[in-house]
Amino acid sequence: MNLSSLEQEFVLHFGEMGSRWGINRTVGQIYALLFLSDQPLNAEHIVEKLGFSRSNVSMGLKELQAWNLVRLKHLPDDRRDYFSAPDDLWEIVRTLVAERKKREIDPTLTKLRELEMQTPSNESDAHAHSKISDLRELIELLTGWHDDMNRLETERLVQLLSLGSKLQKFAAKAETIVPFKRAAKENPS
Amino acid sequence: MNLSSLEQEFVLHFGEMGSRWGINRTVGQIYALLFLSDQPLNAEHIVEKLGFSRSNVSMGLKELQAWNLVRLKHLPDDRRDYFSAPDDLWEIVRTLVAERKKREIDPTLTKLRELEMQTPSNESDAHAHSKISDLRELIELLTGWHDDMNRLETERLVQLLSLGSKLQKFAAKAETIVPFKRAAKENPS
DNA sequence: ATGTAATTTCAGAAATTACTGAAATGCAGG
DNA sequence: CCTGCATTTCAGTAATTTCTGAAATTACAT
Repeated sequence: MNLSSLEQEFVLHFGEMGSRWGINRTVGQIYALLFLSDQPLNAEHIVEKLGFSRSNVSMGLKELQAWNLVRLKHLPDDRRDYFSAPDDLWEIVRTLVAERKKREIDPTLTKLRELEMQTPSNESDAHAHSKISDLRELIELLTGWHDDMNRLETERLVQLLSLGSKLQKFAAKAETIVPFKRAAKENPS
Repeated sequence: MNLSSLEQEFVLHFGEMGSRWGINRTVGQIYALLFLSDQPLNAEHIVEKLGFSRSNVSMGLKELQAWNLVRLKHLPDDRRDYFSAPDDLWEIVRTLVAERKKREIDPTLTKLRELEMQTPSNESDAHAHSKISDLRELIELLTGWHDDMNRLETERLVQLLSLGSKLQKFAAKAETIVPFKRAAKENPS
């Protein structure tokens, strides 16, 4: 069975975008296909629909599994592997964010902490050291916030996001309820 | 003048990470160098410190300018171009997020809206159409939130992030003050 | 205008990444 | 232990991206 022009366009777009998202064209197209599909698909289905080699599809699926973006399923009396994308879009977003954090942020955080251990030797080194320290602090604030958000269930999270700019007003109110503690360096009280 | 081992390690790390961040090694290293540097640097400085060809540095700086990640400066009686990273870390983060959104999200949002215009022909096409519609909705929610956050000044934003999980409680309180309006499809009242 | 320094462009080389087909491995029934 | 299907691995090739040196362009001073 072949793809409709709607499906076709969607799949091709995700292939192109794939490279910007740190995955390759093949993987992008495979995921787009799984995302659209009502039923789980096996490797052979994907080969037919996208025209990639069997081995390429195998590698693509392996990568999607490494990203936790697909679920492996089995049908009765059929030992082939079937794959599907989660139905819950929020789960996909959470996974994407978590995995990108793991690949793009965490290694840097580790490295920054490691560099911060070193005592600066000369003058300009001290400057570098303090920049590194500031950067580490900021990243910790952001990732800490990410962890907090991850703990919220979808419903609540959507509420928060929908509130949008109104949060600004609550931030003001918040300070009256839970006193805001500044970073130590700015106000070491 | 040469790099200290601290600076060296930092720069090399950002070079390696560069590829995961959708920029290349050269660009990553150049940015790391500018980030650490107290003074603005010109292209020749960068060539000396990093050992890339002059033309490669030129291209790297061009790309950083395209990302809005560097500021071009001039010194009196010196017609060479000097570059520096913003001092405000938050500005850097904002820029990164905004640029990534522009490159990674906006084109997809456009494409999804375009695909949504097409009226689904057959049965399975209708399913694809509705998935695409859901995805577009979610992305709009997220980007709308991003726009809201962008309007907050740094101080306030840090407050919000620092509150972290406490936001959950405010979300509950929020609903009593500003009634939460659900997405139309879920509650078409 | 001419000369000089700074920057950019660009075609090809080098390096990296993606893809394929063939061979190897795994695995469930006989 | 074999047999047949499904998946994975891998070495070689193709495609893409990055990087360089040389040439072109730009900007400014004389």
